[in-house]
Amino acid sequence: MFPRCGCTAEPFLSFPPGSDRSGSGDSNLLSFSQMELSSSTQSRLHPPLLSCDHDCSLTKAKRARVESIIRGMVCTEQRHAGTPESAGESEETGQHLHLRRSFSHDCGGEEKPPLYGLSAPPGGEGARSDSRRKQGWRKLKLMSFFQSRPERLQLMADVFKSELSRAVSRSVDALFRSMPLLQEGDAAPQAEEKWSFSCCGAAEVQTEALSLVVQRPDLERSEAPSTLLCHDSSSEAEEQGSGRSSTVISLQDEEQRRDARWTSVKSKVNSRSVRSPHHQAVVEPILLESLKMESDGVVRSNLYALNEGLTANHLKKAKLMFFYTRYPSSLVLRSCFHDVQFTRCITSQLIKWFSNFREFYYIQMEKFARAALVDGRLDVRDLTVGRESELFRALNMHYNKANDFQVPDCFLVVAEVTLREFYAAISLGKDRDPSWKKAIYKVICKLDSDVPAQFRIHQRGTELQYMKLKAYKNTRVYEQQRRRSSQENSKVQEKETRPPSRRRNVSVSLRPAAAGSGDL
DNA sequence: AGCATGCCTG
DNA sequence: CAGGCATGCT
Repeated sequence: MFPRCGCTAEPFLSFPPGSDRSGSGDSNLLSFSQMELSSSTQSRLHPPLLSCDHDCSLTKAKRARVESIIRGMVCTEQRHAGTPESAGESEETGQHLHLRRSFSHDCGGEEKPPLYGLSAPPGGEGARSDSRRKQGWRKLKLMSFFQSRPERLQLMADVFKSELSRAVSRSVDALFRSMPLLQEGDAAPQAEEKWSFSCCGAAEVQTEALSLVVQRPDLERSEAPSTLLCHDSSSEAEEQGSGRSSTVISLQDEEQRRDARWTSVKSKVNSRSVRSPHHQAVVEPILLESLKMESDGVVRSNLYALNEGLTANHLKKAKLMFFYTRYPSSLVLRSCFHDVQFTRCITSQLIKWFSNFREFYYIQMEKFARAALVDGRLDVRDLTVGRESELFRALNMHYNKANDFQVPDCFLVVAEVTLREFYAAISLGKDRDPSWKKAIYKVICKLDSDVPAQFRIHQRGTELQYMKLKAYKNTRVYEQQRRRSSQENSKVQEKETRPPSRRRNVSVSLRPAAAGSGDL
């Protein structure tokens, strides 16, 4: 299930035949950088960027990242070497050092076939052949194999990333389970499988990264609802349709349970970390290291959005949605913000946003209606809302500050109707009734239009940037600047490749404000 | 009582 | 924009 950005992601998504990309982690395998490269405006505007040069540098970068992850393993272990609590750790440390060395060696070495099902590595001989270590060893061997073939490095990096992502999930799961308080009530089934990185030992370090790492404990287990949500988003104009009730009910059901569990877990964790420093939640430092290094990676783009809730980009998107719908149903909200885990809190925040948007909208309407009345305009037909009008400019400034989104005509129509409704009501003296606005609200809520499919497709920042750019390209301003730009650049070729000055500004101003995650 | 909504305020 | 409060509905 890949993001439907409508653009070619082939160079990054091609996998050797037989390589398994199925499974729950599919979307996780797409890193933010990949998204950016495959879907950003740049990739469209400058196809050569996807050529070998770029590919090579990307490969190098990924290689460096994988190396640094490994380095993180060693560093972490060195940091903990000699600590009294790590009885079995020295053995592990030796093993990882060995793995590290063999990895480095293989990087420049000859090609070897993948050694699946290897026995214990030399450094771990005589040790309890514990499955975790075997897995780790296999992964490293696998890595060394792929390392020698640049085109396979992509797969390796992706595998690594998905593993990392899953490891974080499991680690957090384990974290919650390991807390005595949590075991009583919501005893989740113990995960049988543990990832090799867990063997690095837990350091007694509490870092600020915990908030990033803490994932909803049942995120992994409740895959069905997420899938449903994704599915919802992919098809068009269906939320108004019938026959979805069962899906919705099951979703809500699941969310209620999730909310309850999550709320209790969260409050327990929060209170615990404050009250009892000895029981502070502990996250494997290796994971923290990895997390920090994966600045453009899946971990952050997924976990951040899922845990930190709504971002500034979500807010921007919501504001643009307001041009189409003033009273979005929760279904519409879900379909437009499916990169967010919908909890009661998130839902009410979104609802609150739209409530605030409406508030501003109606205040402006009332203001301008009263102003028109003062001006002595007696006929409602004199009241129009065009793109040049002051009212429109005020609204546009609020919901579309960067002015990079072409406001749909339907919004102008609705605005005009609203203004006239206010004007009529005020001129008839209905505003003496404390609830005089309710009648107007009733009229306006019927004028909602469908949110375009663009808002519902999977998009992470850059894709919406592209969408906005597309919208922007339809505007007169863009055309004017394009023409001007063409005149300035007499060379014909440059017309196509060099973006007008404004275009650069657009992409800069639209850069996701919050840690590269979330919709715009 | 519990929830949704709107208004007011910082 | 978010929190708090009042109101209305079920």
